Amino acid sequence: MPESFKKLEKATDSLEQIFSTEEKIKNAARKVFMQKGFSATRTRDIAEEAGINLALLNYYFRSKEKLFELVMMDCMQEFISGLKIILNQEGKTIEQLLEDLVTHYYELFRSQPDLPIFILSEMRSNPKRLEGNLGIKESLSKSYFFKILKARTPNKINPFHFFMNIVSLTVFPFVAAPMLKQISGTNQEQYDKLLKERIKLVPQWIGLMLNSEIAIS
Amino acid sequence: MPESFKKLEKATDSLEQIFSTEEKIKNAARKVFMQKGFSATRTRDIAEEAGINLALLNYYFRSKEKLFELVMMDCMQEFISGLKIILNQEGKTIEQLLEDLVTHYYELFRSQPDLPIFILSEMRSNPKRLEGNLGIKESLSKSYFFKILKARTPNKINPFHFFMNIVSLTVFPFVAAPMLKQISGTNQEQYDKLLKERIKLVPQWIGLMLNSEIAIS
DNA sequence: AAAAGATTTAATCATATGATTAAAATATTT
DNA sequence: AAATATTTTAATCATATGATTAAATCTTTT
Repeated sequence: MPESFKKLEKATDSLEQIFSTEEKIKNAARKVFMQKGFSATRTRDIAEEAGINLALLNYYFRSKEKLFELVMMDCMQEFISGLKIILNQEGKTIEQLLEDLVTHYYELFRSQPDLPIFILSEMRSNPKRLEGNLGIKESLSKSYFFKILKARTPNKINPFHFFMNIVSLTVFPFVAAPMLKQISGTNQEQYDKLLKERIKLVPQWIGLMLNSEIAIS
Repeated sequence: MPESFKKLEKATDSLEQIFSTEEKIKNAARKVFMQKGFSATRTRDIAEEAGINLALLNYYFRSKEKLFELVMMDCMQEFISGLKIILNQEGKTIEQLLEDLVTHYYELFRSQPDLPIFILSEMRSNPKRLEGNLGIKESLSKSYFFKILKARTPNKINPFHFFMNIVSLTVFPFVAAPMLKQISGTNQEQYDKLLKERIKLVPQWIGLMLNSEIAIS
């Protein structure tokens, strides 16, 4: 065998080892849990998806439950970390921060369409989940964003309404995509176009709301 | 035994029979499926909730799956029927229709907090579900509401964006309640106050958006 | 090279779950 | 009142599932 072929063989081997068995299981578990939820996912499903032997799930992670907890914490972190980072960028206007935010979630959910509902379902079943991420409340309420939001909020309205609106307009169109596509009679491509337009529209709409004198009548 | 006591006994019997066994099972199934989802719900859970013998589930409904389908169709119908009715009320302004709508969903979700996410999860797992409700797309696209929405939509923006906004601002705060409560550090009572304020605020915000000259830049 | 440690495998287990069964009980019809 | 039909019950079944086990295999250490 020529030396050049030996080098190629060695390179192939190291590519094959990029994902350890533990990594393979975690990736597969993430995918299947996100699609099917905890109870409808069998350990056999994960093993098949990972291309490994079933017993390895217990060997590496001890139980289905523990594996799920790990995966869920990762997903929560991923869901929330963009919020923390973007809302603490100083020196930008609210509209600019919002455009960053909607862009971030557009891209995150486009690549992982099941992520939001996976998180929201788990939050409803186990509300204590987020308490593991103790930074979230502190981080958000002391963020640069909340500071300038308060400064711009019309009198007599709780500033949190605007945060609710931002998150609603950003996340819900992904959560409700199957339903909204059917109602509008659009396919995935057409629906995606709408979602992309909202990167520019949502910040403007929120700006509109903040500039108005609307009150609770 | 005096005649008056006999009459009382008869009245008690007929109260006891208000719910047939079939009804009891359906009601219990609805509750438990909504809380736990299909896979995490055992037929034994439903039987316990209904206070009946386990075998009756198969006697009356043949299978867990069939019972779920029945319950899900009911829930879908309940979720959607308010939309159809309210959006076809002629002679009202958009703001008035929206106030009716937000009120309707506020009340519906307040009494059944798990309903929206139950529906949305099922729609993502089985998007064909809504196709059984063939009236929805026709009914909505030809509704009085869509007619006046189109008339008021600024140029160059797909009117469907506004429908998405309406549904997002109305439904998502319920779907994401566990998370938003934690982020805002509010309890259920305080959060409910926010939701109630939105009955007046959401229609005004939507009106604002419709009146603006915002475009996709 | 042998020993020790780690990983993987296939079989098996203990338990849970949806479903079935046959008998008992109740309700309705004759 | 007896016969028939329907509903209910408790036990049992067939299968699925998360988990365990012991042996085989692979890797690392001595």
